[in-house]
Amino acid sequence: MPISLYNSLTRRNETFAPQDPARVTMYVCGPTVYNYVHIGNARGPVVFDVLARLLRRHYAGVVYARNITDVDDKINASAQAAGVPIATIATRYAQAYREDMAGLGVAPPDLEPHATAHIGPIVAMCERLIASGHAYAAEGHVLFQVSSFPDYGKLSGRDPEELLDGARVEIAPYKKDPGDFVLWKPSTPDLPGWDSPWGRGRPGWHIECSAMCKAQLGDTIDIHAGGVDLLFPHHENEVAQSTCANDGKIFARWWLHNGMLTFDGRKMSKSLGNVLLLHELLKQYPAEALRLRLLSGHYRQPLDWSEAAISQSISTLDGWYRVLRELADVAIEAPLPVPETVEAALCDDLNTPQALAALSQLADAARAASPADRGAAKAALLGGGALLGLLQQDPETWFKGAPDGIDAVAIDALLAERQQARAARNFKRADEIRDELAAMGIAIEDSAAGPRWHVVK
RNA sequence: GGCCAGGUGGCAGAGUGGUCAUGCAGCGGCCUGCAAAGCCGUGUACGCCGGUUCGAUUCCGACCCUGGCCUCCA
Repeated sequence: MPISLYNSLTRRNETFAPQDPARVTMYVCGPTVYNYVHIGNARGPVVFDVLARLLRRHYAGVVYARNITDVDDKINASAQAAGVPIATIATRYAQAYREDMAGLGVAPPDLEPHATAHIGPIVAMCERLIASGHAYAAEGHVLFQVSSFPDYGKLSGRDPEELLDGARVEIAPYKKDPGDFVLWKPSTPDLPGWDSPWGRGRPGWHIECSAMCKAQLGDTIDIHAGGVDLLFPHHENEVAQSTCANDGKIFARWWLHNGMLTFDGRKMSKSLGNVLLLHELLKQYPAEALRLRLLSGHYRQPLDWSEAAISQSISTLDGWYRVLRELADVAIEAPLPVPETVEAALCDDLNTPQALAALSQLADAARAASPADRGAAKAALLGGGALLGLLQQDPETWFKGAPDGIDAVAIDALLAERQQARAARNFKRADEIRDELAAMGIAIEDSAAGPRWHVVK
């Protein structure tokens, strides 16, 4: 089944065809590690995790790189405020990021290049751009000369002539043209820096991704992805740098951009202050419900975050895991099948809402399956879930895991007592026990296989 | 101001030129000691105004509204 993906570069859906099916290359802009990430920062990694799962199913070799930006002014500020080296800050939050992503069921990328480990390639790229007349050095800076790249603005659909109307550009005196952007900038002694032909300095943000892409994946990559807020200037600048530094070779063949997560009707962002930190949310809600919520809208659309929406996601997962719980004793065979309905939805520009609708159908089918069909139905539900990174935990963990202070032995004892009371038709006592459990946040369901309980989330 | 998305039933959220999204919630019934779960049934949805069409939520145009980007951002 061919994969169709919307390409920001051409502004339409195109059937995906990698340069080399044995080595499909994908790069996603990763975090700048100066603080914990918020849930909005997780949307891209989650949807592109689904893309990676889909690609791995279609192609023998997929190389997925997601960088860590570990040198940046914000990291410097954070390190100075804490009185520690930048590596301390970067290491701490990079590790927190990995843990947050793992919590959401995001598989680690194949490569996780760090900017500070690519200073050599960054300097080399700057030198190459200067040598070819696309960049110039001035007062310890190296700047990219936008006017040297006729296609500048093509990716983001902007006219370079009109770009300055927004007037948010810092017009530094050393720039030949206000639109020129920094590739390398000088560092003062109190800031991290590396020796370079232009003195001690540090890389600009955009060049890092270009250099890491080239070093890790090659001059032309198949897919470059990130948030739509990076389209301009970050990705536009990457295109300019990489194309000019690689003899005009196309940089990324597909550009994918995820829409923003909104909260209170506005983009969730640190500068607006309306953020919910992922590592806090992971303490409050089941991680899988957060993941489901992030996948319940199409990735290019805005998605609003709310308490009510998470509750819905929890209810949905309750229903699906209830089916799997009923089928807990049904054996399934090793390689999980991938249901065609789920795959078809994902192949259509990663239509995860459609895929989730298909998953609901599979859950219904599994619930209603005859004994002879149960194995296949369960395998299909799990297989569809696997492609989305959902439904992979033990149902008992879903229902009973979670908060501290849950004493399963005591709960089971109360349930046993309730069963005795019911058998003796002492319904008053039976209902008392149910109320007691409810007060503890435990709900009871009397199934054909006996009573079951779960933590009310 | 420029560029780009989008406005779908109580909520979330797909999609389509003409019987169906899907989920959550609600309502009625069955089941149950009673619940829960499950099952069955149930709702005049497509911002506004024109146009094209036998037929438009879907195509075209205008308008209103919302959001994103315009060199910090996933």
